[in-house]
Amino acid sequence: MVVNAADRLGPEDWIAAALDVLAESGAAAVRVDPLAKRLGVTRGSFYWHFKDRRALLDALLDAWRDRQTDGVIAEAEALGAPPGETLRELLTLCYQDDGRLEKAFRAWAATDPATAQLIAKVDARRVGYLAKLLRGMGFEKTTAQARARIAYRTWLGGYALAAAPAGKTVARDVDELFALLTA
Amino acid sequence: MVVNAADRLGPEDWIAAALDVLAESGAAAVRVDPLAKRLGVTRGSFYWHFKDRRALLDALLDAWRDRQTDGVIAEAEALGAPPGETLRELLTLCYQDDGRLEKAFRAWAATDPATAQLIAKVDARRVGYLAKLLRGMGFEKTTAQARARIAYRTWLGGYALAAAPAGKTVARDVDELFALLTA
DNA sequence: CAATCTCCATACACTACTGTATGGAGATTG
DNA sequence: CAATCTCCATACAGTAGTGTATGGAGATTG
Repeated sequence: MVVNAADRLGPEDWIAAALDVLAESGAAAVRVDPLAKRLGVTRGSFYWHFKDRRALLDALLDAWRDRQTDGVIAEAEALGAPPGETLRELLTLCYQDDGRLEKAFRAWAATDPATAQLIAKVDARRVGYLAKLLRGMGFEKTTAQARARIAYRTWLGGYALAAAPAGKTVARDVDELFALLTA
Repeated sequence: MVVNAADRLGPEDWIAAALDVLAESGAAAVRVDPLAKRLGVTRGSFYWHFKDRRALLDALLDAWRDRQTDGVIAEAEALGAPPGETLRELLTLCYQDDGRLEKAFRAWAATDPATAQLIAKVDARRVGYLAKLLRGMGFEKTTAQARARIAYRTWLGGYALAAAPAGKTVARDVDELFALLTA
């Protein structure tokens, strides 16, 4: 039982390469044959590690969920700051990510039910945390929830935009958004 | 020179069918052969009306732009109401659309540069109109622009959500959003 | 050092398309 | 009513993939 002998591959290698392709060219471009060429092997390797193409796609969903479900929230919580500051930090933190993977997963979800289902859960979790922060700042439950949804959708909408806005514009909008949310 | 003899097809028929498929299953599913079967003809018909598959996709972009660029804006302007009311009406109007096509086009834009370019123009136009309304309500130029971007992205973010929210929730959020924007 | 186990290459059969070339039926025009 | 024009069917060649079956090289274990 040894780790990969450098010239041999494990499932992680396929997943990593597939995530790259997913971010660059979308889920439809995550194909076994091109991936094999990219990794310098043949499909024989792939079908040793995975049952079929769908199994790889499912593995991608798992990998993304593990990173996204608790990652950012934990990072924000680690600050130990009061809700207001935490929210402010969370916003700037989130708006820094280029969101290529986030975007790719959502485009994928538009046609794949399994992906849509997973993303729905991730969304609910994130919005829930935002609402929690707002409630901690003293807002009513319903108001906090409504503003949490607005904040989250504003962030998401940035990725839905075909042309990514300039950094300065983003910074300005984060200021304005924070001001609106906490008014 | 006569219109279609009912049993014969024109480019519009192919475009209409393709838009249906696009909304249902995404751009990747807009394929010549399945479309032909759906229309009850063979590919021979398609290649008479279109040079190739890409020509059909471009035609879809044109069709969508024509409907979306001026459609909603004209509808809102037709009210002849003051900016505040127009904005309110525009928001409820936009949030009523199920946005399946909007969603499909954005998912497509994630991997197709031509689509991304067109959508960027549509975005700019829409945000510009929102900013114009806000300025008409008396906001400073930069504030109006920032809030316009926020409003637009909030709307877009709703489509980025994998799970469409319930009607009641949407109505509540529109109220809250309008209140925030005009505060 | 023989047996086994891991990982991969190779070859094959199959599916699902795209695009082209050609001919032909039916309506349209002169 | 002959010539032409529109629109479509058919047949063909080609591309890009999926998944399977099999064997084999190299490391690992007993």
